[in-house]
Amino acid sequence: MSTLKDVAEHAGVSISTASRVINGKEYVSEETRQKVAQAIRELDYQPNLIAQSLVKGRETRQLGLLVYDISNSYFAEITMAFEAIAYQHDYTVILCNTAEGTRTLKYLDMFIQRQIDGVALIGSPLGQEEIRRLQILLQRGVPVVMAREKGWFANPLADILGNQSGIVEFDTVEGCRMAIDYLVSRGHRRIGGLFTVERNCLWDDPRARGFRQALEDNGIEIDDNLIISDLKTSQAGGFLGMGQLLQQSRDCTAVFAYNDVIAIGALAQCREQGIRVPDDLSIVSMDDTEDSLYTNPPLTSVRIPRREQGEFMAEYLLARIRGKTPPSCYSLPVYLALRQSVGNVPSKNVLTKNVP
Amino acid sequence: MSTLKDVAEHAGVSISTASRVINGKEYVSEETRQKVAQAIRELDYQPNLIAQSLVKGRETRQLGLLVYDISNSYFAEITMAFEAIAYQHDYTVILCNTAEGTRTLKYLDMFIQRQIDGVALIGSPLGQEEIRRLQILLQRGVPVVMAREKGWFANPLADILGNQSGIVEFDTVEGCRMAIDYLVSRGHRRIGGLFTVERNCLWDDPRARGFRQALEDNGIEIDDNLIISDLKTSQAGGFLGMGQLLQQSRDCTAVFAYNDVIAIGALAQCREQGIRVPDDLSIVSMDDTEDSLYTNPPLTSVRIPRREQGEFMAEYLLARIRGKTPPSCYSLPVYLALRQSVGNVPSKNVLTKNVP
DNA sequence: ATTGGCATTGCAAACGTTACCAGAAAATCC
DNA sequence: GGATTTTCTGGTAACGTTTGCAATGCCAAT
Repeated sequence: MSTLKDVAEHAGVSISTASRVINGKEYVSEETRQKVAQAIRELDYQPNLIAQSLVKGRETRQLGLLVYDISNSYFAEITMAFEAIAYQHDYTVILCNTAEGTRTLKYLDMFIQRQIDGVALIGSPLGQEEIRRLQILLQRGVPVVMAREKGWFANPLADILGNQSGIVEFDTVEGCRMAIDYLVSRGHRRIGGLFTVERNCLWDDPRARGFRQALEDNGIEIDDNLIISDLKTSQAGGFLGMGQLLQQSRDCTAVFAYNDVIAIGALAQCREQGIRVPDDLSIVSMDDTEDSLYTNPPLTSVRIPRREQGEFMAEYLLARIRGKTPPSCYSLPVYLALRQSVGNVPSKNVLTKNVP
Repeated sequence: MSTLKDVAEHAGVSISTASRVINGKEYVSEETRQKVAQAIRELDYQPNLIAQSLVKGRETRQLGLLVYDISNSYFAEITMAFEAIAYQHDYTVILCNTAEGTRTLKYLDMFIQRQIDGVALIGSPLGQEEIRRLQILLQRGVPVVMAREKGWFANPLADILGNQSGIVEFDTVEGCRMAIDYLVSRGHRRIGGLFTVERNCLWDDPRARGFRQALEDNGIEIDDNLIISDLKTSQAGGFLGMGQLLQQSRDCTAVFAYNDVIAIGALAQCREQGIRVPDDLSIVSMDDTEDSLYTNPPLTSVRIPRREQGEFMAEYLLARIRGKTPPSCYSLPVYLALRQSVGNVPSKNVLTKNVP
C-alpha cells in the first residue's frame, strides 16, 4: 500500500513535488510531471483521503443522510436521487436508517466526529437532544437540509433552525385538497380517512389537517367514525385500517389513504370483503409511487415530486459547501394523478347490503 | 470546535492523559479522570475520527455497500438489514447505487482512497477493471463479501476472488424447481417465462436455467415462443412482457415471472385483457417481497431470505475485520410461499377464445 | 557583471490523534 | 530504610497529506 513518499522516492523527487503533480498544481516541469505520473502508475498509488481531510480541515467529501425507512420505496427514491447528485460531485453518502428512534442521536454524534460536510434529514423525528446536535453542526458551518411537508401546525425544528438550514417542501395541504375536491366532484360526501399518525396528535399532521380542512371547506362535517389513526406504515397497516373502517361505518363511499402502501393494503381488504373498487367504493391516496400504476385498479394518487426533492436537497448542501447562498426553501408543486380507483358515488350504497 | 488539546489545557493535564481518559485506558487516577470528563462536557468535545483513523492505520469504521438499485424494495430490504448490523457495531455504511454501470469502478477507487474497512456487493455487475480493484482491496486485507445466486454457469468473480472473499448465496435453481414443480402438480404444462436477462446470455442466468431445467426434468420441452427476455426490471417491464407473451402464444396456462415487480406488471396486463388470475392463467414469481401479499390476487412466490442475507453479509465483514475466520460461504434456504395466483389448469383453455 | 524576476524544487510545520518510552510519585516488599 | 514494583503522568514520534516559505537555478534586462 504505497504512499506519497513511496511515489516521490520512486520518481526521485520530493514529497511536495509529487503532491503538486497529483493535485495538478502549476510550477512543475513537464519532465518531472511525467516521472511522477509514471511512478503513480507503477505503484498503483491512490491518495489517502483520510490524511487529506485531516490537513484540509473539514473537507471530507461526505454527506450524511438520515432517512426514516429505506425499505419504503417513497424514501428509497428520494435517497437514490440524493445519492446520484452527490456522486456527480464526487461526494459520498453515509446512509443512516433511523426508523427505530434512538438511532438518530448517535448518528448525529457520528456525523460530528466524522467531520461530515453536510447533513440531510428525511422523515426522521427529532427530539430535544437531536436538535441540539444539529445546532452544533450548524454552528460549525456544516449545512443542514430537510425534507418537509408544508402545513405542520407547529414545527419546532423550523422555528429553531429555520433560516440557517435549508428546506425542501411540498404543499401537502394543497395536495389533500385536490384529492378531496376530486372525490366531492364525483359526488362523494361520506369520506373515510386512513392515517398512520397517532390519534392524540393527529391534527398536527399536515395530511390529516389537509383532509379535514378540505372537507370542511366543502361543507362536510367531520365524523370521528370515519377516521382511522395509529396505523402501521405498511400494506398490513392499510389492510387492518380498512377493515376497522368498514366495521365502524358501512356507509362511506370513498376513502382517503395516508399514502400508497396504506392504499394497497386497503385495496386488499376490499377484495377480501368483495367490495369492488371503484364501483362500490372509491380510494384516493398520496405519494404516487410506481406501485400505484399497477394495483387493481390503478390508484388515483397525489403525486409528490420525490426525485426532485432528493436532488434539490443534495444541491442545496453542495451549494452551501461551495460557499454559495442557495434559496433557504424550495417549494415543489404537487398534483393529482387521475387513475381508476375513483368513480362516481354509487346510486345506492352497496356496502350496507353486506351487513349481516 | 474543540480538540483534545483544548480539553487537556482546560483540565490542566497533558494531551496524553486526556487521550487516556477518552479511551478508557487504565493508569489514570480517579481525580484527573473527573477533571477531564468535566472539561469534555464543558467544551462539548467530540473526538475527531479522521485523525483517529489516520494514526490507527486502517480502522475507519466504514463499510462500503455497492448495490444495484436501492429504489427496488428487494435491494432496499437487504440494504436495511446490512445497515442495521453495521450500526450495532458502530460502523457506518457508505451507500453506492451502481445502476448506471460505470459508477462501480469509481466507487471502488473511492473505497481504496477512503481506507474503508470492508466492501459488500449486491447485484452490481463487475467487469475486468472492477475485479482488479477488488483484488487490490483484498490484497490490502480489506474483506469483501458478495450476494450471489447459486447456479451461475460461469462466475468469473467467484473463480478469481473465490475463497478470499465471502459469499452469501441462496439456491435459485432449487427455488425455480419448487415453483415449476408446483405448477406442474396443478396440471400445467404450457408454462411461459418472463425474464429480464438479455436473450443471448439467457441461460447463464440461474433463474432462467432453473426454469429450463425444472421443465425438462418434468418432461416438458422448451418452446421459444413461451420465453420472453430482455425485459426492464420494473412493473412496466412485466406489463409489456406479458403483453408480448400473450401475443406470441395464446395457449399457455401458467407464467413464471423473474421477480415480483415483473409479476405485478404481468398481473396488470392480465387485468387489461380481461384474463382472470388464477382462473384463466396462473402466475408464480420470485422474491416474495411484501408487495406480493397485497396484489390481486396475492402472488405465489419463491421466498428469498433478504433480511438474513443483508445481516450475514455485514456479519461476515465484521468478523473478518476482527481477525476471525468466518465461513467463506453462507447458503440460505429458499421456499415457496403459496398464495392465490396459482390455480389448477383450466379444463378448456380460455385464452384462445379471445383471439379475434 | 549585477540585478530582478520567474519557474521549479525541497524543507518543515501543520492537521488531531494514538502509542511508546521515560520519568516521578506512590505503594509494596524484604 | 533501601530496593523493587506499581501507578500515574508528560514528552514525543508517528500516521499521510498539504502548504507557506525559502532556496536554487536560469534567463533577460539593466
